[in-house]
Amino acid sequence: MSKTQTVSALDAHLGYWLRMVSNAVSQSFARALEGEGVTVAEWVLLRTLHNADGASPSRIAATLGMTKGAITKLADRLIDKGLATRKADPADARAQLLGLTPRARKLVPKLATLADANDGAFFSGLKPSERAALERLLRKIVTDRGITEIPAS
Amino acid sequence: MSKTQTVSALDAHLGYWLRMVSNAVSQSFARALEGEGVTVAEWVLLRTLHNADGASPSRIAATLGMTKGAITKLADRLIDKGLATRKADPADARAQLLGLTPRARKLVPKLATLADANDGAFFSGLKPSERAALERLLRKIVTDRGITEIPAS
DNA sequence: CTTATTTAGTTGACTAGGAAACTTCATTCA
DNA sequence: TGAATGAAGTTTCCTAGTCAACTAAATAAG
Repeated sequence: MSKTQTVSALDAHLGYWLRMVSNAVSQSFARALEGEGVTVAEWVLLRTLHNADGASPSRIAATLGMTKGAITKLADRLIDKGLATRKADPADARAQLLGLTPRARKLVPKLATLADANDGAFFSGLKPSERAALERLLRKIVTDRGITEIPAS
Repeated sequence: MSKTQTVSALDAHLGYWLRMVSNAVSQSFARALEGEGVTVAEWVLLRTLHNADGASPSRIAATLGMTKGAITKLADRLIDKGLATRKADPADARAQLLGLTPRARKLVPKLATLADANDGAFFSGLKPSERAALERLLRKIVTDRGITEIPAS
């Protein structure tokens, strides 16, 4: 009776399967966005600003679970691409207000369509009931674990 | 009857929820590994070599879905930490054989325990049947979409 | 055989993010 | 009201990847 050497396999963990699928979805979406010259993180910021025009970098940083430094740079890139604007907050000389350019306002719906298509294609093998079950389980975990950070990447 | 402007929300996509949970699991696991001075990618390589001692960098690169350059550097880091070895393949002067040091052989089971604990804690809110359902759905997607890359990060 | 092509691996330039130092402005409080 | 504290952003340095150029060795083709 020797002690069995049990070193659990990588795929013995739910986290493994989650990462595997999640990475594949993101990669696929990244490829889809490539044609529009936008990254996934940029899409997330664009979509966030679409509903929260004039949000401050630090607010964005908090909601996306990124550092302020990362938001500075992400915003820089969007500004360089002519998709975002940064202006001083008249109410607080330290603060900045991030916004979308008209071009970005036109682009976001198009990107949303790509997101819909990517998601649809990726989970097309699941029956509607299975998709619903998957979403329910994921939402349950988010609630249980108190996850709040919107994943930007 | 104006055309409704429908720009789907970020959280309207299953990919969003997957990324949200997956990122949280990985972050939590990264924190757990920190104490052992190992990153998630390093753990994946260590665990892979544990079952595939003497694998070549390019084989590893293919299975982990990373570039050869990344594996070179990842292996360098493990070698620096005294956890991996690299030696010439006697059968092919171009090739290298990656392996684990004795210290790594001792460490891997410990890291596997951390992985088990992290996974267990993270999904403790789900009933066994729910966990099984989640795993089944994820595996189904992997099969359907022909996903093969083991996620290293 | 010897030349061309392919394969293995490393290296260097670049990208995207985190951590922490730093600057500027706002707020608190004695 | 003036000094201490705190908050907003930017910047710098570091890490960990990708991509593409490169070297060396193996294989294929004539």
